[in-house]
Amino acid sequence: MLEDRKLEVLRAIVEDYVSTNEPVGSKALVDRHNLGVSPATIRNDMAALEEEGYIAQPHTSAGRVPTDKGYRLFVDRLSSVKPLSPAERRAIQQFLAGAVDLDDVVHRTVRLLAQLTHQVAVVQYPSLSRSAVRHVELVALTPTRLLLVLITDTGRVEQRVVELPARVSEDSVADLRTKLNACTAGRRLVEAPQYVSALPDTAPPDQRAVLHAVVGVMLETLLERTEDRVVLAGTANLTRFGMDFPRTIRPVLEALEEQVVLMRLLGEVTDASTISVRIGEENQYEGLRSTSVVSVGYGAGGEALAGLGVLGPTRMDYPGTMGAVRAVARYVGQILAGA
Amino acid sequence: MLEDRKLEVLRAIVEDYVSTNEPVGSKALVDRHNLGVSPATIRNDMAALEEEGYIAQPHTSAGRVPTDKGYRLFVDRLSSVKPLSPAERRAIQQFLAGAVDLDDVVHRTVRLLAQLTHQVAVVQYPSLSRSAVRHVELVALTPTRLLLVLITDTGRVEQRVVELPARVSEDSVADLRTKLNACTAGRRLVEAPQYVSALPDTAPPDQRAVLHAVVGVMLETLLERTEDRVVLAGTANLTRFGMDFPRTIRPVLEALEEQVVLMRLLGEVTDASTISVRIGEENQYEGLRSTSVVSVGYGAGGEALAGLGVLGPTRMDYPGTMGAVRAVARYVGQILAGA
DNA sequence: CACTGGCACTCGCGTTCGTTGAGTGCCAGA
DNA sequence: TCTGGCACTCAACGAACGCGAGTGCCAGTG
Repeated sequence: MLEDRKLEVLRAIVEDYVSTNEPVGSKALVDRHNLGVSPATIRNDMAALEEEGYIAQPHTSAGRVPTDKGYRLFVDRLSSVKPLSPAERRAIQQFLAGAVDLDDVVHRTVRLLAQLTHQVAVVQYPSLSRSAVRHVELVALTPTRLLLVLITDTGRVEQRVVELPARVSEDSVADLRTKLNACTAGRRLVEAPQYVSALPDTAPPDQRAVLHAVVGVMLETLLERTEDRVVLAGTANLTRFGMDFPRTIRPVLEALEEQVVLMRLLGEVTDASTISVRIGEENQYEGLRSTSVVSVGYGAGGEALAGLGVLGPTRMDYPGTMGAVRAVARYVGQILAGA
Repeated sequence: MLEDRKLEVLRAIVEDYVSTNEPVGSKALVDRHNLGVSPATIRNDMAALEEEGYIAQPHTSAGRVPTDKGYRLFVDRLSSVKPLSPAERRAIQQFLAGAVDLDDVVHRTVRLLAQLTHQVAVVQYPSLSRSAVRHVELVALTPTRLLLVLITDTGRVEQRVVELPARVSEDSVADLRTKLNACTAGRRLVEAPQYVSALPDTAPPDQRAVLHAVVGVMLETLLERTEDRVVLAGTANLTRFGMDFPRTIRPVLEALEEQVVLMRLLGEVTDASTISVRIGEENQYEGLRSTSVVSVGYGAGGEALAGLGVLGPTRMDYPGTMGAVRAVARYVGQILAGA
C-alpha cells in the first residue's frame, strides 16, 4: 500500500516535471493528480523517495525533480511504450515509401524521427559487417586503373579505385570479376575476407600481381570501414532544452560531431525488438551525461543490421519517444525488406 | 586626410570589436592603435561614421559597433585576405592527402575547415551537373531487376535500382551497357539526357520496353538530383558566439538543417577564384541575418564544380577566414585533379 | 580649419537589500 | 497511518543606488 503510493507519486512527479519543466511540489501534485490524500502525506512519501535517491531538490524550498535513478525506475516499471496514433503511422509509412534509394531512406528516416520526437535523431547506415555481398563489379577506368564497386544486399554501395601494377585486358577484368563474385556473392561481409584472401594463390602466376592489388583494396573496403556512417538531424531541437547554454549544449554538439561517439551510441544495439534507454549518467561519453538516448536496432529480417534512435534531455517523454523510435524502426525494416 | 583617418578609425573599430567582442570607445581606440590624435578627435570621426551608417552604438553611452555596412566597407576596401602560415598549409595538405575516396575528401575538408576557422563549415559535393560521365555500369540483380551505377569523372557514384517490365538475359544487359556507355561516356551530365533519351528509338522493338525503363531511371538520376548533397561540420562552434541563445542560434541551426538553404548558400558560386562574402542582412534567408557567409568555388580545373565555405557571426575575422577558405578550396582542387 | 582639453550628461551594469511566496520538515492530534 | 498547522528556508524579483565608461558639445589654440 505505502510502496504502491510512493511509486505512484514518483510517476506523477516524472510526468509533471516532463510536461512543465518545473520542480514539482506536494501541493501541485495533489491538485493535478487525484491521489486521495493530503499534501502532508505526499511530503512524507517524497522525503522517503529522496532518501532512496529517486528524486532530489535543486535547492532547499523548491519542488522535487527526478534523478537519473528516478527516471530509470520510471522507464523500467512505471511506464509502457506509447503506441502512435493511426494518423501518425500512416504519415510515417507514406513519408518513407517515397524514398528512391538507401541514402534517401536513411535521410528521410532521420528527419522523420527528429520531427516526430522533437529531438535529435541519429540513424546508422545498415552496417557492412552484418550484411552480405550481393555483387562485386569491376570497371576498367584506364588499363592500369580499376574501379571496384561493392554492392550489399541492403542496397549499400562502396567504391574504391584500384591502381594496378600492370596493364590488364578487358578479358582479364571480366575474368577477375567472375572470380570475385564466385567466391563472395551471398557471403556475409565478415566472412568474405577469408575467401577473398585465398584467391591469389589459385591464379596463374602472371595474374597474381594484379589480383593481389585488387584483393588488397577489397579487403580494405570490407574491413576498414565496416561501420562508419551515421546521419543525424534535429540539432535545432537542442535549443528547446530550458537549459543553460554553454555548459550543457556545447558538449552535446561536440559529441554529435564525433562519428565515433555516435557510433557507440547505437553500436551496442544488436536486438531489433528491445528498445534500449540510456539515461544521463548511464552514458559512457562525458559530454552526454545530461542527456538520454533511446535507441533500437532495425533491419530487414528479424536481426538488426544497424541502430537508430534519438537523443534528448533526461527530462524526456520516455513513453512517447520510445513509441516513435520503435514504430520508425519497424517501418524502416519493412522498407528495407521490400527493396 | 580626414577621409583617410576616418577609414583608419573604422578599420580599428572592426579589428578591436572582432577581437574583444565589446563595443569599442574612443579612449580604448587611441590607446590600442597609435593614431596620433586625441580621443576627442576620434569622437568626431566616429560621430561622422555613425551618421553615414558604418557604425552604431548598442545604447547611449556605450562604445561603437560596426554595422553590416561597416563590415562591408572593411571587407571591400580595408582588408586583404590573410595567407596561411606555411605550417598551416602543410597541415592542410597532409590531412587531405590521406583521403581514400570522394566521400572521404569531402568529409575531411569540412572538418578541416571548421577546425581552421572555428566556425561552421559547409562543403558541397562536386555537382553532378557540371561534371561528366565516366562510366555507366549495369548489374543484373535478378532477371527483372537491374542496378544502374553512374560514375562521374569527379569520383562521384550514384546508383539506382531499375525494375524491368520483362526478363532480360545477361547478353542483353551487356548490350545495353555498351550502348549506354557509347552514347554518354565523356559527356557532361547536363548534355547527357538528350543523347540518352534518343536511345530507345534506335533499338530493336523487343528491347524497347526494357530500354525505356532503364533510360527513364537514368534520366531521373541525371536530372532530379543534380545538386543535392551538402555536408557540414563545426556546429558546436556556434556556441562560441557571445550571443543570446534562442533568438540567435535557434534559427541558424534550423537553417542549417534545410538542405535547400545550404545549397543556396553556396549555389551561386561559379567562379573558383573570387571569394564571396555575404554579410548579415545581405543574406537571403531570414534566419541567417545575423551571420556572415564566406564561400568560394572549388574544382579540379579552372572552373568551379561546387562551393565550400563557412558561416559565422557577422563579427568575424574576415581576412583570416577568407584566407583559410581560399587555401582549403585550392588544396581540395588539387586533390580532385590528382584523383 | 582641424585638433584639443574640459565638462556636464547619459545610461547600462553590478550590488545591495528587503519582500514575497512556494515549498519544506516537523509535530501534535485524530 | 494520515492530517492540519506552523515555523523556517531560500530562490526569485524588483527597487534603489553608485560606479564608470563613454558620449556630445564647446570654447580655446596652433
